[in-house]
Amino acid sequence: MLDPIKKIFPSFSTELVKDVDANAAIQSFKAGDIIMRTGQYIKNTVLVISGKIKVYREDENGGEFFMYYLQPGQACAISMICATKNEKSQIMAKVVEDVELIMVPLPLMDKWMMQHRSWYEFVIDTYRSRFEEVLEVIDSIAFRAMDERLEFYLKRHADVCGCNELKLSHQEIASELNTSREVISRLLKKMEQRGIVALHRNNIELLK
Amino acid sequence: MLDPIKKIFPSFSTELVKDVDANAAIQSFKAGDIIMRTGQYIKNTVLVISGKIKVYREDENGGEFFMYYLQPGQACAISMICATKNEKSQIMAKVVEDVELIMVPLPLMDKWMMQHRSWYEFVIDTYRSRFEEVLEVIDSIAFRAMDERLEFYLKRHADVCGCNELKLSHQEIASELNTSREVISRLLKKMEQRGIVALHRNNIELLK
DNA sequence: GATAAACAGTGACAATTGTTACATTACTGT
DNA sequence: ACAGTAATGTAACAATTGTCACTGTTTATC
Repeated sequence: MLDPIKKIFPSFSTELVKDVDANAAIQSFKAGDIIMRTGQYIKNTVLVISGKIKVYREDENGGEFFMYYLQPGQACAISMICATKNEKSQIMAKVVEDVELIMVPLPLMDKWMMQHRSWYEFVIDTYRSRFEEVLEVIDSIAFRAMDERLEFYLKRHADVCGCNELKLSHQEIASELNTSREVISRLLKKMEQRGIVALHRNNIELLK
Repeated sequence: MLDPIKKIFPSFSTELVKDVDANAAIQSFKAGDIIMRTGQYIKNTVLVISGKIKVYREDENGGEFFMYYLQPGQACAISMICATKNEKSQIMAKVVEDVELIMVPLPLMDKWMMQHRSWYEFVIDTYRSRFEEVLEVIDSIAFRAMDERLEFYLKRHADVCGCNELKLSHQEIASELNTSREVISRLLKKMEQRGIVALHRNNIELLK
């Protein structure tokens, strides 16, 4: 287990990798699994070895607003933040591609901050990059209309999957932007007319 | 200077207070001053002794979207996050009530994390509470229409000023919610008819 | 192959929000 | 008291977004 950890988290020091290996459990989840629910107590800090996770903010009426992806080499900032205070999760996390996760027990998360400089830097960097990503999400909803938000959404998904073929239904997109399917269909049609996308069933092709 | 620091930041250990006193500069700003601009490099971690600061996210067209207040005893999470990486500010901060600030030079921010447990906990707690506040902001814009967003906005301001008399013009509110003055006037009128507020010039009275 | 279920297209209309234009009211300074 | 300015009120209309109703199309299942 040492080797893959070192490879996926290259900034970790040798001692930290050993500590991770000795103390952390590996857990696997299937696509569709929900690994964290809103209101649930967090017992571990989660590091992603492989696969993809989508992180959502939920409202009382079942709305699921997409915030960001977690990918290999990244960690769930919320699970770190809540760690020290033993707080409830403020978010929901859903597996979109089978994942392997490193579960670091909360007390260790804290202890390592003092012991391993590279863990400290990893945690701080995780905070920073998530905070910045969330600020960009605020931009998109605070300053932009739905057409631009949709483009932003599609681009982010393309970045993560590393391709131009997005396997998403209109309904799925609508839910994650908290609007209705018809609105998304309408806007996508306009984007198609502008030559930005090509529309297929369960498949949106980004043309530029 | 020791005494006020200890009083405003009660969680700080005695040694930390001494270190703060010995190394940090106190700086004052007047209402209206902008103490941090988007894109500016951050050279200090900012702690608030007295006064009030509003933190905004800006867009290219001059929009200023209000995110949260900074009050005495609090610190700017962005200035901590950017500290370690010497990054540019992602936000704009404006003084709304004359402030006194403790400016902690960036290298110390980092050094103290290892030296002072109470500093470490303060920093982590600052991250946590700001992250949570930002998530609530996302809720309000992602899930709610302008009428509810306005109520949320007014409540937050009432909480901070500790009174029911909000000295805000409609134009000011409109800018901070990124909408137009007319929309705010319209919605406030409706709220007045529902008996939630009483409207005066430059003064909105919350009735419940 | 028939049938159901999921997905997508679209027109019509409602509700909300944005914009324009102008009137009215309240404060400011002289 | 008066002019000038900032703040607010409001009507009319445009644009965007939300909702409803219904159609067709593809996919999965039996």
